[in-house]
Amino acid sequence: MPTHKPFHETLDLTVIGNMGRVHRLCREAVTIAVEPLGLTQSRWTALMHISMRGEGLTQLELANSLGIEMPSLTRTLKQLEEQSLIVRRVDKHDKRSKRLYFTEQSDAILHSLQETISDIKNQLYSGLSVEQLDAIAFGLIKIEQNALKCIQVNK
Amino acid sequence: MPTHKPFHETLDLTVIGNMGRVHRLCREAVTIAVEPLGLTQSRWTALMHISMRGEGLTQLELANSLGIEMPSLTRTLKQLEEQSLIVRRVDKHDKRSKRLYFTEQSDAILHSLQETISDIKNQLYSGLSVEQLDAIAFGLIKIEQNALKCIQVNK
DNA sequence: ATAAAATAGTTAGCTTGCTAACTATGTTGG
DNA sequence: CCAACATAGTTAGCAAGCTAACTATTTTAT
Repeated sequence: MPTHKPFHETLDLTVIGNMGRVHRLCREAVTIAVEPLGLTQSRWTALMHISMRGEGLTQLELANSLGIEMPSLTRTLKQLEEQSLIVRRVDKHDKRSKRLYFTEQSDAILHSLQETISDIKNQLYSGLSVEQLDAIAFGLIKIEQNALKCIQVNK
Repeated sequence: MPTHKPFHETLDLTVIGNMGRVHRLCREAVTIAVEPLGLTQSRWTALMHISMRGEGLTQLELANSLGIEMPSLTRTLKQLEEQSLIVRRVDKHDKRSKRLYFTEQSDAILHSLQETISDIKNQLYSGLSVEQLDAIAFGLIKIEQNALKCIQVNK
């Protein structure tokens, strides 16, 4: 059991250390379970978001949905396209945009992926009530807003 | 304002996406503020942990404190040593271990670093009560434990 | 109408996490 | 006593985030 001081008593930004470590561990938990499908963390996350948001969204829309920058996404989509799990098609009306679609191969993988992730999610959240999970979500979003403000001010 | 669905209603592992994004933003907020000191995120974090835990700890102890693996730490310590902000000295009784110490140069930086970080911490946590912060900390630690269990079982 | 600015995507290269495989030192059991 | 195992640290190379600088379109403003 990790030691725990309340945040307000610690000298350093413990929340950052906690988040980083917990994030790495959660990612690892899913990635281990998903490895048989030949997917890394960035790839399964992208697939899930395309599925949630619906096929045909643009790369920029996906990047925003994932909360990452375009160049990070470009690399992942290239890998997914090489695996024939997605295709990128130039938009008819705006030739700068590319829209994302699933392929025949992706259907089986997507189904298996959703089941596995649902299972891992239950394991990761076990012992926490809906209220507790929402408290975390609320807190993280508040900290995110503060961070954005802080970055804008100091940049 | 980022959109927010309660975790239990989302298809994917939203908590992971949230944590990753919030973690990156918090790190960025500190790193921008700390840049004048010539420190990156991994370097200032390591300095703060050495300071908290006390000079003379071993690399392994520091790695555990930071929650990262030894090879990740080795690189950061090499950079800090090149900046003359720490020295690594082989332990007298166990020549495999190296113990970490500050230098003359590090004193001024450490002081400035602590002030800056304390300031940023207040900005990041503003609008959140002690109870809310502790609820996040508790939740993250619970999720961390679940993730560790999950990794052990499936590995 | 077209020159300038904005937008979508890519490429190159940095940071900082990781694992695997290595060296060197310490510990232990036959 | 020493061979086998364990531990601390390093090196090499991968994963996935980032920014800066680029191309190719689209929009805007004179």
